[in-house]
Amino acid sequence: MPWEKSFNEDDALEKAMRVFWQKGYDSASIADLINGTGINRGSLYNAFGGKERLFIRALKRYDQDRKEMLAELEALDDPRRAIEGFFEHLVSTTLADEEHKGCFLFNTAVDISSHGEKVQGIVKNGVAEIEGFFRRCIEVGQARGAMPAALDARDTAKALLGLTIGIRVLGRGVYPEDALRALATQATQLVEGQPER
Amino acid sequence: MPWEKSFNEDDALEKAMRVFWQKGYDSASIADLINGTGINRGSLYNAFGGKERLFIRALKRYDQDRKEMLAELEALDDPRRAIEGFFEHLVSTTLADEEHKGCFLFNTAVDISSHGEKVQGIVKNGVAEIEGFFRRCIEVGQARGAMPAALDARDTAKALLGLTIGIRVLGRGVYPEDALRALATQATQLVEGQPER
DNA sequence: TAATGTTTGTACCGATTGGTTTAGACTATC
DNA sequence: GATAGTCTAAACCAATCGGTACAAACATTA
Repeated sequence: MPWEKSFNEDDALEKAMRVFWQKGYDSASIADLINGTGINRGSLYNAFGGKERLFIRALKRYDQDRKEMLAELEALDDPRRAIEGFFEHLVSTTLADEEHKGCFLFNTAVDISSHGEKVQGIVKNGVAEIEGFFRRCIEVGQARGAMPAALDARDTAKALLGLTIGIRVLGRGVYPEDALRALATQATQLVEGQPER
Repeated sequence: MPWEKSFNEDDALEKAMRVFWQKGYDSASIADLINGTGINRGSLYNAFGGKERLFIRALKRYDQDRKEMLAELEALDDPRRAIEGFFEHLVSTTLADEEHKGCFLFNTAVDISSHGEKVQGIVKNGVAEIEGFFRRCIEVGQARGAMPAALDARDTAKALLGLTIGIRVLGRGVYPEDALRALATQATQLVEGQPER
């Protein structure tokens, strides 16, 4: 048996993810994916089976990273720090990305009607889990007296989700840096007492 | 001189706007635009000169409607009612739209890097004007004592903009009705005193 | 060295893309 | 009725789309 291992499939998947992430499903052509991954046309079809299946795998991979990030933040066992950390990470990655790719999940959410059930399911589940992360943080924070008891955890979680989406969309290129930071600050202040001014 | 007037160009433009609005620039094919407008291929090119120019005209038209809506709300000369009216209108139109088109401006903002300067300019200006609308409402509301003086008008305006984007994106199909209403309520409560519970 | 199976490059497929052109049907003015 | 101008329908264009096929180049095991 020859060549017992293939090329670096995982690496190619991540590069393909970047292409879809930036261009979206329709605008990303096979040529883009070949250039982006560096692997050959035949290898790409042999390894991933086609454009749509590759897209789904790329989206799943992104969603997995998202899931792990939330788990790490929640493992801090400090709700205020978790939410602050979330928005710090959100803004810093948004600003550090010179390609202005935004969030793969939200980008796909905007085009969700042109996708099949599988993709729709991934997006809906991912969004719901982000909201759940916020809600649990708030509930725990309130139980420990670290957040205002007057907050409605479910509704405030939705507001934080909305602000997250806003930051990600505006981060695609319509907004200057300080404005994104201001938005993140507004989000964190929502769950903390207003600082005296 | 015969046939002194052409077909209903304005009507065709609005229908074309709907097609781009729902599908986006890339995913909308010429065939889609022909079906959507009901006019002939040749007429379309004769009247609008090509896909990209038609897109720009459609986006400008949408942006004009947006501008007029904000002007009407601001003419109420009642900042709280203006912001409430904005989010009421936002949620009701989002829910009433069976096609889940979202906001043409924000949809385009997500794909902004694939567009030329003209389109980018329209989007950036539109977003900035929405933010300006919120900021002026808050400033006037504070001056009249109708809104908490502790609010930072500029930052709160950004937060409202972010929530607006969140509602529009989630309204594309990933979110149930009551959640959108809850988001709008959160937005209006941001600029009003928290109701006792 | 021979055999095995992967990768690569390229040619090719039918379908569709955005866009142009042409011929004819139509309406209004002259 | 002749004419001028606008609409419709279709054919047509080169380019690109996603996807397949295939022969040559390759590294590894036997």
